[in-house]
Amino acid sequence: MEQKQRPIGRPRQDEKAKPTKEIILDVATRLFLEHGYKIVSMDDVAQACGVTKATIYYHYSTKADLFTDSMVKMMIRIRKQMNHLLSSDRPLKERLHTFSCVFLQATIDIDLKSFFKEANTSLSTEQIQEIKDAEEQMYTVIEEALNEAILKGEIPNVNPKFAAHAFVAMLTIGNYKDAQNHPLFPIEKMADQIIEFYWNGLGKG
Amino acid sequence: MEQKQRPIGRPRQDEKAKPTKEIILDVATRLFLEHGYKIVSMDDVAQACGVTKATIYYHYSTKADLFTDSMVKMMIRIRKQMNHLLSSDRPLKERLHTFSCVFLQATIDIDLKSFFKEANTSLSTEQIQEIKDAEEQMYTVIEEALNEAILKGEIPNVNPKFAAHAFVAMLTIGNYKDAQNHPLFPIEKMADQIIEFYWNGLGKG
Amino acid sequence: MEQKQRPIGRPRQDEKAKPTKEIILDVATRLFLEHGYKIVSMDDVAQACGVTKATIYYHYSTKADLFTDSMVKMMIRIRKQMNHLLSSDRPLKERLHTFSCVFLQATIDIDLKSFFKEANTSLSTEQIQEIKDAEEQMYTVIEEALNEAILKGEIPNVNPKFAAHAFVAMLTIGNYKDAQNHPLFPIEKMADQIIEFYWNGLGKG
Amino acid sequence: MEQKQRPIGRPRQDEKAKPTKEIILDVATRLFLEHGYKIVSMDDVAQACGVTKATIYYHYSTKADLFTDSMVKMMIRIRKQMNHLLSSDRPLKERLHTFSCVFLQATIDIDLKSFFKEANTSLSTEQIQEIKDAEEQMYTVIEEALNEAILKGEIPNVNPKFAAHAFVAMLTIGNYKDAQNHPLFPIEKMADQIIEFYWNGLGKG
DNA sequence: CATGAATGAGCATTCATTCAT
DNA sequence: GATGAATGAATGCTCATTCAT
Repeated sequence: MEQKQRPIGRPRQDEKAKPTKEIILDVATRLFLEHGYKIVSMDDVAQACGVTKATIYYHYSTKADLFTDSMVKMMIRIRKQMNHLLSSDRPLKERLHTFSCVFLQATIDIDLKSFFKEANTSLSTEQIQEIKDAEEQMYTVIEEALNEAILKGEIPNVNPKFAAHAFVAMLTIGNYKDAQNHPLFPIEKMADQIIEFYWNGLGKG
Repeated sequence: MEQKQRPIGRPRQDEKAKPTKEIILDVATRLFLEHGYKIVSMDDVAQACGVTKATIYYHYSTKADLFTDSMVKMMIRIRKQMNHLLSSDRPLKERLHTFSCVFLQATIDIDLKSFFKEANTSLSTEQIQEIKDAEEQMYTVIEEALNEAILKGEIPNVNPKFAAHAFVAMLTIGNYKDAQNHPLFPIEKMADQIIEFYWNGLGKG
Repeated sequence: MEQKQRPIGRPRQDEKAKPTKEIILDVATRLFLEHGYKIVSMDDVAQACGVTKATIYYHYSTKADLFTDSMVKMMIRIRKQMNHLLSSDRPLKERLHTFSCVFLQATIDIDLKSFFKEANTSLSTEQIQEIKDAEEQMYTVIEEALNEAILKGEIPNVNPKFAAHAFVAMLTIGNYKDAQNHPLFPIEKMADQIIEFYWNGLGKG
Repeated sequence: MEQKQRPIGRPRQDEKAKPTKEIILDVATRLFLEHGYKIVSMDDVAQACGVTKATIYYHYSTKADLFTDSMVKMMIRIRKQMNHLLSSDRPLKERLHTFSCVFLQATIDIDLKSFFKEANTSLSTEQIQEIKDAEEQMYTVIEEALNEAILKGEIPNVNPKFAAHAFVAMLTIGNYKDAQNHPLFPIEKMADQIIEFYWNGLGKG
């Protein structure tokens, strides 16, 4: 799959640089996740990208569009990673543990609930639908892993949809900081606790 | 010859009505919970209360103040209700079940995590602390019920702090709506599922 | 002029205290002089007085009224003090010197020019007139002292109105602070310099 | 193959017209001088410029910034004009006279004292400093003219800083309007009187 | 592709003023 | 005399969006 010669058409001036649109999406995703939809202004995104607001509007026609694309692409990325982490021959419990460790380390909030609060007033129904679909597909990946485990007899015959959500819900405990801003446990211990509790919850205690 | 410190000024015109300050707090709490801090404007609150913005500022000197008071007072209310619902002689599992039903019915989001994202940029550290403290105290109520149950031998010797958070995390599953905007289960079924899973999770499966 | 027995009518409850209206006027005068008309709010005045805004409105029907009364009463007070300081048998130069020292010490700004800038947009023509009249009368006192000195042959036959304004203008140099916030001279030296220059200016160098 | 750093964006539509930023500065300077800092609102400036408030904020990020820039630029302009008017071979007295006539005609208030009253509460210390520095430099120009005259033996050995301030103070008399809103003298006569008095004051009577 | 300039609508907050008690 | 509550109008400032270049 060679392609060392100059590709056809106008080449990128700066070979090393990511295309602007990607930069914008990455920066926006980070900012939205960190602060929320409303609080992040197009100016903030522009400044963080080192471009002008107008440039952002060249690539994304509204803030809602940029947000929707950010969220959807992120969900897709997470889904892919989930797929990767959950598909192996190891026992489910091990796979879930690995998955927990990875996600507790990433400060990313998989939980979109909080975003929908803001989004409902600002996004179009199509945009909300688009994000919800992406979210749903992400949950489906977990569901499938659970389904498979049920078939294999690894876990009892639970409702896989509920169990998928329960898993994600349990993961969010990892983000909690107490009044002194300390987490309940260090990450590794947290993953152990979560998986232990979850595994029990599935009825395999 | 008694001498009242200060004349009393304009008292309630309508003896029966709720004082304005209370109305404002109630309305604000509802709006903030429903939409989030940033999206709710003081104009929104004012209009929903049927008073002018200036009236709100007469009672609460900033939006951040109003928000903080809303959240803290709400947490206190929830804590009281928790105390009430969790303190009885019935077995813990039953009490948790009752509690779940009540909270799944109330659309209230006990989960403050989402608020802190916005709040961090808009509230003073004192205000954030105040809210976090109120949240912590709320969790403490659950912790105490769990502790008691451990002493009585009702449940195994789990970490009560973690278990308290796990319980609240599980409850949030109830708020989930899928891409077709349907909940996973009807409320009663949901409570059953949650309690069953949680009880298993505690190690009593 | 005895009056130790209780006077007739409702007596002051608190014998020692100044009547509220006077307190308000004094406090308002100080605040207006220090910060200017616009910047000082009725709330500021109220708080500094320890009463409510409504109380101020009980005594003064508008902010413009309060300001006008403040300025006029102040001009009257200054005029009286001027009269006192300028009327004696000592030579004019000495009297002016004493006067300078007194006014350079008081941080009060005799110069109303700055106030009229703001006032013009906020005060009624009658109110502006009232203040201007009070100011004029203050200048008249100096004029009379100069007139008398001319008649006595103490100073040459200058235009007394111009000379009065020149004197006040010279006094304002005393308020100047340089970029390091230092005055040009210490107060005593400043008075010497001003009087020396002024006396020369009158044509008696 | 030249590569311009950045594309140029929207350039001037109307080649002949003054750039918006200059218009804003000019209009703002006039309004601030006429009415004072507090009383002039950004809306006022915007309306007087025929643009929206947002446009002003595009060019100046705060009102305090606009004010500071207005004052500093004005002081610089005045200083330049002073330099021009005071630098010639004619005798100092003549130059001062010309200068007086010019400044009495311009209704501009060289005297910043009144502004600092308001400014102290509204501007940052850096901004106050910036304005004070510009003012100081303006006085320095007069000082230098006086210094030179002292060296040439045109005037006695006075303190040039004090004399510079005395000169500006005398000029402010020209702005005075009595209770009937009349100036003390017509402008030409006023200049004569001021210079005569000032020249005497310097000790050359 | 990207920009600088401009804008309308909105937002948190302030303030002089009113009024029933 | 004095007050607590309420308000309309403004004020400084932000922000998503547009547009000509």
